[in-house]
Amino acid sequence: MVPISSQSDIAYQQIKEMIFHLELLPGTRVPELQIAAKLSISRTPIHDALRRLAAEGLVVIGPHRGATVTCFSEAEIREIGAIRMFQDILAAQLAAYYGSASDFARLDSLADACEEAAARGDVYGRIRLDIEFHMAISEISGNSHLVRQQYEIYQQIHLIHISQYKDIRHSLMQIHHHRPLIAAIRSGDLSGIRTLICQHVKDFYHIDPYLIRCCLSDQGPLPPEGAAIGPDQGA
Amino acid sequence: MVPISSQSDIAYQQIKEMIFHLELLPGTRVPELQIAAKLSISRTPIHDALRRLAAEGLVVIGPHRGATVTCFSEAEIREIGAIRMFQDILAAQLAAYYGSASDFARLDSLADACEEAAARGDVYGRIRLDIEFHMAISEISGNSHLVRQQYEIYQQIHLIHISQYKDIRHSLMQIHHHRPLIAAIRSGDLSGIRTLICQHVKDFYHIDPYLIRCCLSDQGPLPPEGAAIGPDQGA
DNA sequence: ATATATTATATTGCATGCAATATGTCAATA
DNA sequence: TATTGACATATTGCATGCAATATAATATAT
Repeated sequence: MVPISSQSDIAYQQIKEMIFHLELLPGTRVPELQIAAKLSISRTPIHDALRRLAAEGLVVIGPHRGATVTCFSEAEIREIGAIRMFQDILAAQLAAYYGSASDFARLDSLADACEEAAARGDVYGRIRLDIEFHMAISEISGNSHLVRQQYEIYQQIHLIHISQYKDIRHSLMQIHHHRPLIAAIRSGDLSGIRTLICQHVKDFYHIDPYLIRCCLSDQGPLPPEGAAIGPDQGA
Repeated sequence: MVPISSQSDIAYQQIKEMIFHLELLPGTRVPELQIAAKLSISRTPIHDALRRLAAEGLVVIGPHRGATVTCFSEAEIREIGAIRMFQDILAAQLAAYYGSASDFARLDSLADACEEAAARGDVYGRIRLDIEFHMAISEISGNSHLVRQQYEIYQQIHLIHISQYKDIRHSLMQIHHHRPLIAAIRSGDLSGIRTLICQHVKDFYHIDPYLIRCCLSDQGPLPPEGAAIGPDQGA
């Protein structure tokens, strides 16, 4: 009675594993025939799996050029960070509303596991558990479409993190924000949630200070006068 | 030098047109062979096109069951509405920051076109132009990943709107909010942007009042005391 | 008459072959 | 030497055939 996986599903999982295990580095081509040989199946299910990975942003496909593992630019990382910040805030605020005591307990245990991985120097584990922690918040929100969107963007974030895990940037992952965030969610502290999430992501993704103000500032229009605001005259 | 479209791309466009023209109603099956015959091509590119449409949420695919046009439930519509609201706010606030005078002029002309369509009773045109208006804001934001996400969700919204266009719900589309929203974006009025977008979407999607407070309220924690807040004790 | 088991049909999942296109190599020329 | 051209190779796009599965219709038994 186990739901049997199709060849295409298996290929999808396998290729994703290769990407996340850095066996396929960003920028590497992923020829259908080569993967097909490695998995001992035909090209067709590989073809489907690659299109699916492309829809999720993990590979890029060009006409007659095939798939290459996505290589995110600095600009793209900033873009993804901005989206992630807003999504996380939505998810956490919904979780504060709909979450039960056992839901929050699960967050606690995930934060435990994440800190343990960090303590034992397990970089990959820390990355994976940090994502699991945030996905758990998303699931508590009860919004299934939000879960899907967050799953997608967190896969991209996963790829970004592991491919720079020996970079300085990697040290910017702030897992010590997890505990206060859980507390804010538990107590329904909306502005606390916003503040903590902004703090959590702003350094790694180089979030524009303007966007932080958008999330946190609650004082009317800015600037007080004048027409369009350019990115240049920002303080 | 025209970028030649593949059979798969053509099939993708054609099937999407059939869905948006209500030739394929929500809930109807979309057999590969049938579409293949209608377009005089083989099943393979149809297969690819349907998987792509599934990734965008316009059809649902089950194992060995094939594709059916997505039929959104009331709960899903609320979920999508909540996501849309937050995405729109992000897009508009970025547009306020990065937009030029000519960008805003384009918004004006799209608002014109939308009102004209409404005046002449062109329901389909009004739906399409309302979406074009919001996508234009997204494009002005300069965040290409946000544009992709909004494109996806607005396609789902398009399907939701046209399939209920003779419903009472349809009359809840508030295009008279366009002008003030442009003004708020022009002047960089952040809280005005939030207020107007909430007003714009809250009725149609039955957005929970709690989420409106999340977007607008700028007064600290709520409730002032106590642990988890349930959806029931909301006023 | 209802529920269950069986069979038949329709549809997809996968494999393979061929044609079309992109990419890299090498030679010829300015 | 750098650049352009032709050519060879690798890879995908599409078509088609077969096997596997779900869905619907039918028959059977209680």
